[in-house]
Amino acid sequence: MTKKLPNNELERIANTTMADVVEIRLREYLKTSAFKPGDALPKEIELANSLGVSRNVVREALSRLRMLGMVETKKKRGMVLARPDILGSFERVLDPAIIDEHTLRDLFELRLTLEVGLADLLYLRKTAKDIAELEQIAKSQKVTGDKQTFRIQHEIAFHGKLYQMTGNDTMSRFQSMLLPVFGYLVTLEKKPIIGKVSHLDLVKILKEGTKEEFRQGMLQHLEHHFKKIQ
Amino acid sequence: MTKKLPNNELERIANTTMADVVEIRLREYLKTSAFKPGDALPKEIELANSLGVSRNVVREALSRLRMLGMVETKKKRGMVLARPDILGSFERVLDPAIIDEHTLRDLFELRLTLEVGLADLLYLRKTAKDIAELEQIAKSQKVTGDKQTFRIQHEIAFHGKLYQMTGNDTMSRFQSMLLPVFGYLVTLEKKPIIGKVSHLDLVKILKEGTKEEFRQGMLQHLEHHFKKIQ
DNA sequence: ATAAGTAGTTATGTACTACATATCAAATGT
DNA sequence: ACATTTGATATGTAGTACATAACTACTTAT
Repeated sequence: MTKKLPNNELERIANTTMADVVEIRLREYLKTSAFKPGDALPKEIELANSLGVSRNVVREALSRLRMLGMVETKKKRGMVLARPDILGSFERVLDPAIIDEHTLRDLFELRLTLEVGLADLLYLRKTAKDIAELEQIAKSQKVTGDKQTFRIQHEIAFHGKLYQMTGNDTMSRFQSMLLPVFGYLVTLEKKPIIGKVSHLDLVKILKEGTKEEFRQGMLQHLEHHFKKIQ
Repeated sequence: MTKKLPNNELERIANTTMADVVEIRLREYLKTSAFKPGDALPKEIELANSLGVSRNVVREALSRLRMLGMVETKKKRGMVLARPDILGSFERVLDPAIIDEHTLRDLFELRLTLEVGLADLLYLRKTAKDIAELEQIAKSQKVTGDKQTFRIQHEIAFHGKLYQMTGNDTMSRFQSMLLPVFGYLVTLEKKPIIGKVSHLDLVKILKEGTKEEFRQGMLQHLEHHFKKIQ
């Protein structure tokens, strides 16, 4: 007895579960209903009845939204709409070990792009205090010297400080989240490659030079990285 | 009858539920166990017993990991480790309506930074075909003319094409995900602001000029945006 | 009457059971 | 040797029950 082949479409997408559907429906509901953060939402039972699924399914969907920070729940208070941390969800999946080669390269290029574009924000917001701190970091390189792990730590500290100096918290966090990815890439290199422009050179430009000079300096500092991605 | 006060520790600020704990434990487990994508994982019941919680709680945690794309599940096959789509999770929470002002500004600056830094990748990968297409987009502006929505559509098309020309899929997707955010910001402006350097000017530089000229051109093209963020 | 304490109410958090469904694997028949 | 059937199994969904925290309203003592 041949079945009717319910969905003949190459047995496609059908892997969507009820929880997936409810998640989407809820997200739409939140967006279209013009709720503001802090507003109370219907209770689980009501959602379940309204959607025609068990409370269990609703909870699985809500569990996802909770993780993303889109809603918060308290014992009797019910649920309220919340502001998600847009980078928090990003952070969870950023594990170099499971990201494919292609995406790793993309992320690497993304950071290079940011670094080159940083000059404008830096010159807009740099302060004498920040530059002094940056210089301290740059100088500390000479002391610690040659060991691989120290070198990486130093790279992280210097470039991280640069991002922090832009006053852009989101960008700064974003960069620090990308660090494990680059740490992973750097360890693949055999020996340290010193660019023509050192960290101290960059600090000097920041103190005395122009935006354009800094950008050119950064380009040369990252030169060997750019060569690799060609 | 007074109970024994199970945990006296100032009753933990944290509202952490079992599902939260299990989610974290599972993520650690996946990272430390050196699984590769495609490897099979223990079944729900085993995890539940092993962790001392109900299957329900395990499913809520797994539901989150499933959404992030870290694991995939099939009916009898069980669970397998999967490659998460690193931008997918980002996309879900990117709703301009619920992102706070401060973060919106940060994202705006992030895009400006990328745009300025784009020159190097562009000159590394641009092709005659891409430039021709870009020129078509730039020219189409003159035709459609003045209406607000058309202008925004055109902006999106032009800058989107630029990102696509970098050959960096991740960056391109990232930019397109940020579009709703900027669409939101742009609609707040009363009237269109035309920079000194038009899209057609940028195309011309791409065809005949150098990296540095393009970067300067882009800076001037975005000039009024940079003025706003000071 | 005000303050403090107490009991009830309610929505989420957790556990458990039961069954549906899809899929793999072995057994069976031709 | 191949196709079909049958069973076993892990996830997906439903439903019930109770624990827990937090809000409400009531009672009681000063």
